[in-house]
Amino acid sequence: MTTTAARPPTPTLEQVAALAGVSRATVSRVINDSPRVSPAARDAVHAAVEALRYVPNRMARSLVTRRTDTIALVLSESNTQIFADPFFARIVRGLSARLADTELNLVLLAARGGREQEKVARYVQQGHVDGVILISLHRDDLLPDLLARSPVPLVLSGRPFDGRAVPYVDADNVGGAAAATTHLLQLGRSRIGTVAGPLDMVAGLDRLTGYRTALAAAGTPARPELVAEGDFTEAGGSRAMARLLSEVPDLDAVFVASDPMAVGALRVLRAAGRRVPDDVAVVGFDDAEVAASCDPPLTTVAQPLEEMTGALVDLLLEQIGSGGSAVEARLCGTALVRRASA
Amino acid sequence: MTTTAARPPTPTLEQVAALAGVSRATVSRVINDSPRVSPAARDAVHAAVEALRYVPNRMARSLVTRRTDTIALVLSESNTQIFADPFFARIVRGLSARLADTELNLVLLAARGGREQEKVARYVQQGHVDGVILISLHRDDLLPDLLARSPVPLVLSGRPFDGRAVPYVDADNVGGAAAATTHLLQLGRSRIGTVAGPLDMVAGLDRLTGYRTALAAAGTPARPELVAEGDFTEAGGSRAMARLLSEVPDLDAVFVASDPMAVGALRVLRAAGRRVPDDVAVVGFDDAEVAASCDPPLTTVAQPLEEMTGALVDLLLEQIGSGGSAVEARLCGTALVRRASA
DNA sequence: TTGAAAGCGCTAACAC
DNA sequence: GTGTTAGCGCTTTCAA
Repeated sequence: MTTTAARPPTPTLEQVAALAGVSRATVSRVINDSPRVSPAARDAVHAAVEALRYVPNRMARSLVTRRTDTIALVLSESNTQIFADPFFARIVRGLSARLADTELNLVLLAARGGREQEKVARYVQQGHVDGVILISLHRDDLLPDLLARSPVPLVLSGRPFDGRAVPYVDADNVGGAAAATTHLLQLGRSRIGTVAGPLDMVAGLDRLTGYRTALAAAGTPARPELVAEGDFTEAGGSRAMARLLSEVPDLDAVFVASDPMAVGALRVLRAAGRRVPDDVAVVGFDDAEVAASCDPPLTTVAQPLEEMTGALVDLLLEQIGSGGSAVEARLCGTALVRRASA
Repeated sequence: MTTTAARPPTPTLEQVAALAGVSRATVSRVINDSPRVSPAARDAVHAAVEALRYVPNRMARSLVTRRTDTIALVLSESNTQIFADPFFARIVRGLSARLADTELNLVLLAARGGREQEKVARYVQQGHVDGVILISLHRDDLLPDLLARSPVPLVLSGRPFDGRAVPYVDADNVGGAAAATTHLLQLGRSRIGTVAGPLDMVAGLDRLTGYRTALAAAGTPARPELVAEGDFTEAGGSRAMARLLSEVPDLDAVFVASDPMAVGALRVLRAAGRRVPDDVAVVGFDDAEVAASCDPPLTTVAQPLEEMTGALVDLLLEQIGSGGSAVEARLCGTALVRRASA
């Protein structure tokens, strides 16, 4: 069964105009909701559009408007699978929700290796999108430079490593981590370790800084063996927690720099026969949903993700709109969420 | 600091031509690697391109070629987070790898609710992409219909529920599940349960069918209480396994219809004091990486994912190329992978 | 309020 | 080999 049916030709503005008995210009005005159209013409055009199942050709439109009404979320997953991170899923949901009532479309661009990153950069440079949101940046990531070459507006989720002038949105990771650690101090704990995030990411670094800051403020600076680096994943959290336990057997509290890591850490603690939170108090960071699924639920530092994704879009739209704008940064607060033990 | 710098105008073919001292047509030929260009002209053009940092305008090109050189992977995650599924990450990796040496770009389109699905359908219909790959389909999914309205080629990962004439690629889920179950039978197990996949997905249904087929062939039809439905996630696997254990305490083997679910199931089994595989033998399905990370490593039914993603792309390209082609389906085999216990 | 006409940047015949 | 020309389908002045 070889169906070599030529694809049916898509109707054009021209044909709609002909059917409606008006000019192309008028059809265009109707399509674009121009107020300067008579009701009669409007109805005729709408009817013709329905009849022909007309859909505007985006390429033709973009060629003249120089807009694509599309923004890209670029996933620079030079590391492992960012997909698995619930934080990522929430970002996507948040962005989609924010864009739901707009004309803007969202596309995700995955860039793992160097070649893919260049391909993505080319895609952006060729004008497929009006703006780019870049997340999950690592220190040696090439994407910011690759993307900066093109005139397409760019915003980062997370402060850039170098102090480069790029708009970004970040959570108060230092403050959040300090709050978490202070909470543990107030519980009366004294041997407080941390399962840190990856130290080639600002979020990882900042949370470690917050942890250290709080300890230092309490007059009990962190000992090196109290810090175990993880990679924000559940498995990484398990590994780091195991290392921490073996090096500091009398650990009585731990600040875990992400919630997936906290889940892994908790598993290890329990397998080791430690009671949580009686023997070892745990505070997670990031994703309230993950932490809430623990039993007993974890005390957590939550990020205002809605606020962050909203700010990301706002920042980007600002730039797209004005065709250049003041470089801006938004720091979003964090909140310590204590949950009653089940 | 308000930088209202107007964005620098992008250079056009025209300007390249002027600088290189040739016509637009010649520049176009060089850009598109036409053989009919003299070396001299080619060099001059390349030099001008470099000098001007010229990048072709995709919209203009697409308008005339009627190609965008972009295909979309549409994620119909009406359910929970498909992102978390390692299977999904592998699909993306596989597709990206397959497209690495081509001019084709890959974009991911996330469509959760009905509104987002319509937005995605509109995006496709407007001509942003040359073809669509649709994965993770549920029975009541509207996307196949929404996308079928547009003339854009579509291929499915997984057989469609209705027998509709859409090209698709599927693994031999029935055969794989049967092989898994037969393996357990050959181990001498007799009370073999299954943590099934979601029954509103063909993969879930087919794997359950394979399980039943194998049991029936052995003359020991499956009892209803031996089947617990999961949702392909780790947490779902845990829940289903717990249910299975409580209803069938003397269970001596279980076929788990996905590897993430197997990880969850394993956890429950061990927590319940069952030794694996001595007391309860487990076979997973899907993602060898996940299963290999277990200890001892799981016996697994593996899908030839490279083959599947390759076939998806091939099928799509075929359709794009000819502008209509025979509807085709590719069934990819599965393989039972036995791993030596650690 | 509407239409005519120009043109966005590019490719693709078609001549030369 | 190379240039000329004619559009691709749309938006947008500019007149009417």
